[in-house]
Amino acid sequence: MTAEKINKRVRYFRDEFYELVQQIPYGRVSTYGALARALGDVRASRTVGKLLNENPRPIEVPCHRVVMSQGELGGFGLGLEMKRELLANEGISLVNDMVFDFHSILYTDFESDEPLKFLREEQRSLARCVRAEDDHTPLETVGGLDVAYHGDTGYATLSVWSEGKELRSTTIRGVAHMPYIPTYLSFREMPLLLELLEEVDRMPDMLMVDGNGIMHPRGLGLASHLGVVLDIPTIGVAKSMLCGRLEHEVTPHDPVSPVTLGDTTVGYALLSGSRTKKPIYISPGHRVSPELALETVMRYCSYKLPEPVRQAHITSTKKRNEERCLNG
DNA sequence: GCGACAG
DNA sequence: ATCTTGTCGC
Repeated sequence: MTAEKINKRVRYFRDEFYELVQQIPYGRVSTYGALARALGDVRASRTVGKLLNENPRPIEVPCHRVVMSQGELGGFGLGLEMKRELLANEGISLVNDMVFDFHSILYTDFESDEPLKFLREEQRSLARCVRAEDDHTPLETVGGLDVAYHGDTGYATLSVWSEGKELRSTTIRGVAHMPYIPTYLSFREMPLLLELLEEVDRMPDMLMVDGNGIMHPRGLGLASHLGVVLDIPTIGVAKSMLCGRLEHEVTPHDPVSPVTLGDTTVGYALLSGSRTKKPIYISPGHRVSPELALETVMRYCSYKLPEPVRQAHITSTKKRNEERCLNG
């Protein structure tokens, strides 16, 4: 049910984006960053490039009018020579592949309700419901979650573990409507994960999610979002650091360091696995303390990632590859 | 110029 | 995460 609620908010994100691109007037240019700001967050600039690359209606949606922040040409799916030609046809000249008189033809005055702004507000609001404290429910079973993609078709897997062994796993296939944008991951993956969890008859006592918990600029990474929406204990396990400060470097001799955001400890970096160079980043999702989150992950760490997450990753990737093979 | 940007 | 049309801050 919540899956539909989130999808309703994000289903038309792409269409809204292409409408923004259509606002760029003939004979003018805009930039990836300006479009990202019109979406509501400059962090989306790389996603803007990706969406333009997937532009289903070139010319009609004039993605050739989008260039880089300093007036450099940028990329083009149909070949850069085509982009140069389309710009020349509109009287836009290039010198050394830089837009001539860039600042006087730059268009940034988009009319937009900035959809990412609303999603941020949603995150701030839900973040107030997060409890990063121990819940004292017994942790007999722990589930790991991960999603593998083929384009926007996602294969989401839950792998359930107890006493060091996998008990069962479930995988579903679905479509992600929202593109990936840093700090907005949950709006892409939550609907798939919620559909997956509706399929299972016994919910594990704890879920480990591939992504962050409260170690997030607005305190609501994927693990926290999922934990709050379902009101279940969750832990975030990320492979790189989205935000926060390492208290100290981690080494094989000193493999654990707190990660702080402002003056609070939001989680830990852990160097696990025998030849691992980069740590993983563990934070409470919901109904667990940073310390118990760390302890629980460590208990399941044979390699770099805790087994439930590692196995979910292996299984979802395998399913994706099997189906990709069948389709050609 | 290099590295950071959850997946 | 794939498969490749970025931006910002140091």
